[in-house]
Amino acid sequence: MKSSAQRVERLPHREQSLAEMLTIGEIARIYGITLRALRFYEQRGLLKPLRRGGARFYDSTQRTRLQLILKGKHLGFTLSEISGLLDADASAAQPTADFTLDETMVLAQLRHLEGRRTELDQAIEELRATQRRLTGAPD
Amino acid sequence: MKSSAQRVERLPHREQSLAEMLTIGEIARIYGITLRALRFYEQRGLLKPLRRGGARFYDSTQRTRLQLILKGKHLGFTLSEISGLLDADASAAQPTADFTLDETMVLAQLRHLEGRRTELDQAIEELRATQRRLTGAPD
DNA sequence: TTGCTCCTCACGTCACGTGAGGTGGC
DNA sequence: TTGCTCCTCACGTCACGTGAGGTGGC
Repeated sequence: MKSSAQRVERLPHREQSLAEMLTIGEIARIYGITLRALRFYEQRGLLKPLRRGGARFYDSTQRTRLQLILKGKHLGFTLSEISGLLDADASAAQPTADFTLDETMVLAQLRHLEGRRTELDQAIEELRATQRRLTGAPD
Repeated sequence: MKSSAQRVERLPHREQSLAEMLTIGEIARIYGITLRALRFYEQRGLLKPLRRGGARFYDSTQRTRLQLILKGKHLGFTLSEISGLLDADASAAQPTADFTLDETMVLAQLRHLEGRRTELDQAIEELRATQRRLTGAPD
């Protein structure tokens, strides 16, 4: 039943050659983040790039993890929360580019962001009122 | 020309008696902030409560300043920006409970907050989409 | 004497920013 | 030799949180 014909493409993406990997500068440019941020994520244990002579090299696994980190940040999660999500994702059947979020977490985060949105809306409305006073009733 | 009849109510509110002032604990309870925050605002030069035997006492001038600080924070200004606003307000004809904001500042802050709101809305929409997938397609 | 409120250090947190000083390969 | 990219400390920033250890007046 198992043919050996598909051997080459078999493994997910282990053992990528250095040439296929990206340097920290390339990653930074591609994803629009700083070198410092990438090193900080590594220090926090969120990324584990390959090391060759001190320099860092990022394979597709690390790039996938980075995408998850950035998506998590966009969704308003802290790095600690993202760390947990990455662990769950890595221990899942197969690492995906999407998060392994259960409904409880989604709803909790939704409530959190909606609360912040309400505050923001209030502040914006007050500033607009101030602006109307400045424009409409110029002393 | 200068009658001495209105002498008593003349000064805005200098020289309040200690009994009329509030302790840091009372201020904290009234405004719903921590003792640490009040001390921090003082350290940053935003508040200057009276000192008697080490303890802090807040008169109505300090309370007005605190209200401005809290309003500024609500509007999304940093403490450095609020510091400048307080200085401008204090050097104005008469300190008010409202900010001395010119139109340029209001518009700049408005753009700033609206930008954050756009990001927040995006994140919220993505979370709602995730939630719909979890609820609608349970697999 | 016990409680309560107040005080001053001073380190911790969050997510990096920002030099300083040095290395490696084209 | 000059540039570019990379590296590791390590302190700074923002707005406080959080003990630790001590004082003062009812």
